[in-house]
Parts: sequence; C-alpha cells; structure tokens
Amino acid sequence: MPRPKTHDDALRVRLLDRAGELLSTEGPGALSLRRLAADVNTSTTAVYSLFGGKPALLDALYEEAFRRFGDRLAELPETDDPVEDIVRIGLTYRESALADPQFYLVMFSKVVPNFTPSDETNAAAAETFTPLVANVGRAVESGLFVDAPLEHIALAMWGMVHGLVSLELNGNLPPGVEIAPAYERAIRAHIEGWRKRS
Amino acid sequence: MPRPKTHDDALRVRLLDRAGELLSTEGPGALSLRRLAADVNTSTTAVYSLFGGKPALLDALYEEAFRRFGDRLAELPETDDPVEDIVRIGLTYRESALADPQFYLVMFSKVVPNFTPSDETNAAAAETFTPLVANVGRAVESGLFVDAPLEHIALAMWGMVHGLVSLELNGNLPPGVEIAPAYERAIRAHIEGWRKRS
DNA sequence: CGAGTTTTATAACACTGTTGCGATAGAATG
DNA sequence: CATTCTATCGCAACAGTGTTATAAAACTCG
Repeated sequence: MPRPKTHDDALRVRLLDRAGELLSTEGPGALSLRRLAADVNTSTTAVYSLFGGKPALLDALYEEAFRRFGDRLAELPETDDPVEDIVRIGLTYRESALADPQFYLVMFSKVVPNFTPSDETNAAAAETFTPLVANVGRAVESGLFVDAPLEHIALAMWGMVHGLVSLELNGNLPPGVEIAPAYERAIRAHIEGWRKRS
Repeated sequence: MPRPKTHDDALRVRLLDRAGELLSTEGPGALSLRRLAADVNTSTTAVYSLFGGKPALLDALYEEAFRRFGDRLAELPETDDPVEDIVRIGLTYRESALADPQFYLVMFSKVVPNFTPSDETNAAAAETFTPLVANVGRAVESGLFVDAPLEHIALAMWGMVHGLVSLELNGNLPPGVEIAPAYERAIRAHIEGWRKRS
C-alpha cells in the first residue's frame, strides 16, 4: 500500500561512499547533509531515515575508517621475528594514516562538532589494537622483552606511533626535522627500551 | 570627533577570557560569537574589529593555550639528573592536559572547522618543545644517551607522551588499562631505549 | 476508480559566521 | 549654544548549517 522504498541499503552505502569521498577530497567542511543528499540524488531525509542524523552518519563513517585501518594492519604477514613485525606495524600505521589523512582525522581528531563515537564503535575500534598486542605477546614469551603487562607495552608503543603521526598531520612537528627516518629510529629505540637486559 | 572607543584592549582580554571559559566548561559547541558577545555585553562586531573573525579569535586562544602550556613546562626546576627531569616533563605534560582538556583539544585537535593556526602562532607553539630538547641535550652530553640528533630523541619522547595523552582524552584507550602507572612506566622504558649501552 | 497508508521530498525553524548599513556619540566649527 | 562632521559601533540581512514538522507522492486494497 505504501509508495516504494528508495531509502534502502543500496542508498545507504552510496551515502556512506560519497561522504567518505567528500571527506577525503574536500575535507570535513564540505560534508553537509544538503550537499551529500544532492550528490546522490536524494533528500536530506534519507540520512535521517537510514542513519538517524549527522552524528550517526559520522559514527558509521568512523566505524568504516577503523575497519579499513584494522585490515591494513591485520594484512601484515607474521614472520619469525616478532620485534621486526612490530616495526612493520608501526611503519604501516603511518603509511595508512598518510594514505588518507582525512579519515585519520575522523578517527582520532574531533573534526566534526557534536560527534562522539558510540560505545559499540569504540569497542570495534579497540580491536585495531590486537595485532600489536599479539606480537608484543610473542616477544615477551620469547624472553626478548621485560616481564611487564602486555597491554602496557603495547599501549606505550601505540601511543608513540599515534602521537608522532598526529603531530605530523596536525603540522605540529618542529621545523627542520625529516620525519621518515626519525620515525623508524624512534620505533626501534622504543623497542630497545622494553628489551630484557642480560 | 568620533564616538568613544569601547572595542579596546580591555574588551579584548574579556572576550578572550570568556571564550576560554566557554570552551573549558561547555565545550567548543557553546563557543558562538553571539553567545560570546552577549556574555561580555557587546556585539559580534567586537570580535571582528578586535580579532578579525572567529578563526582569528581561535588563533589568539591557541596562542594563549600554548603559552600556558609552555609556562607550566618551563616552571619545572632543573636538577642534577637530566633523565629524571625528562620524566618530570612527561608527567607534567599529562597533568597540564588533564587540567584543561578543552584547551588541549584546541591545541592538538581540529575542534573548530575552518581554523588552522597561523605560521606565527605555530612557531610560538614550537617553543613549548625547548625544555625537553634542553634536557635531552644534557643527557647526551653526559654520555647517558646514544649519539643521535637531539631533535630526534626529543621528538620521539614528545610523540609518545602526546600520543598517550591524546588517546586518553579521546577515549581511545583499550578498556581495562589503568593509565597513570602505565604512563610513567612507558616514559621510563622509552628513556631506557635511548640509553647508551656500556 | 477511490480510500487508505506508508514513504519521501519540501519547507519551516533555530542556529551559525559574516557583512553592509544606519544609528550613535562626542569633538570641532559657526 | 546649535550644527555639522566622522569615526565607531549595534542591528539586521544574508547564506549557510542540522533538524523537524508538514504535506505531497505512490502504491495496494476494497
């Protein structure tokens, strides 16, 4: 009896895709509901019936961004050397962030006002953490690292990697520092700090 | 011959103060020009004649935030032990950020759209870096640290400290981790990584 | 073919930053 | 003392935002 639904799942992914494009190419300022709706030939109502509002749309985007991010980290092959694998994860972290800075900003910066990720998506985001924890676990078990809680060691590493990338993307690096070599050196030095002294 | 100026320097600081209050107490969403102007009994024009617009107002706030931040770090007394001084800087960094999270967000997060700090304020912000560099310099000169560029070592430390604080404030910490002890432990481990092996 | 019902597009609302215009208030002049 | 001048400031209009209420659209069923 009703008119046919056009606010279906296909439209949902089209909106999500276009929103990601707008974010990546023109930045957060260009991502308005009117613009988004016009670009996919629908009305702003679609965002409300499919997501529930702009914050909810951002939440879906946030989840998508973390999923991609986690995939890139999980794709890394596991070698015999957990320490070298940890270095790889750190380098991949930066590469992923630089590959799509706007998505990184959605994940870790408050680019959109009145948007705070839901608890569920935050939990999903935390899973990005697991590859690193796993490799740190291998290193501890091998007796390479000191006997500290896995999460502490992994968190420290993630913090440094995340912090350096954030500073770089925000333009807060001190002038005259070439970041790429400093970045890898920092990772290796940090790892050295958790090595067990013999 | 004209009517008396009320958009003077006193009003400038009142606007800046109130803007900081609004940011700290109610968040970036509450910082609108109309609200701000009403709170200090003037009109929105004041912001334009005194600053030049909202981004320029934020720029002034950004500078102020970094000044406070730098002051707290510079106030730390210098002891005989540069390594312990570095730990102190790291702990103070976190305390300062937690003392006024909203200001921290203005400094390192893109909380307000269409605001990017000017080159001048960015340069001023970079000076926050110097106390850490100085202490790292002392540690290198004493032969405690490996012979790497000062800026590299200091940047790595700043990155970790900054990253951990950012993750904490953004709510991106993995669940079930007590951050305070992990934080100090991370700093000490990282320092250990730059220690010269004997 | 018309009544009913669900779904969608349109328009109104409250708000934002920004800008141009006109009212204002005092000093200089007649 | 009144008038003119003029820099200065407050108000209102403009274009834009997210959100919400309303009304039109489109199909099925009687």
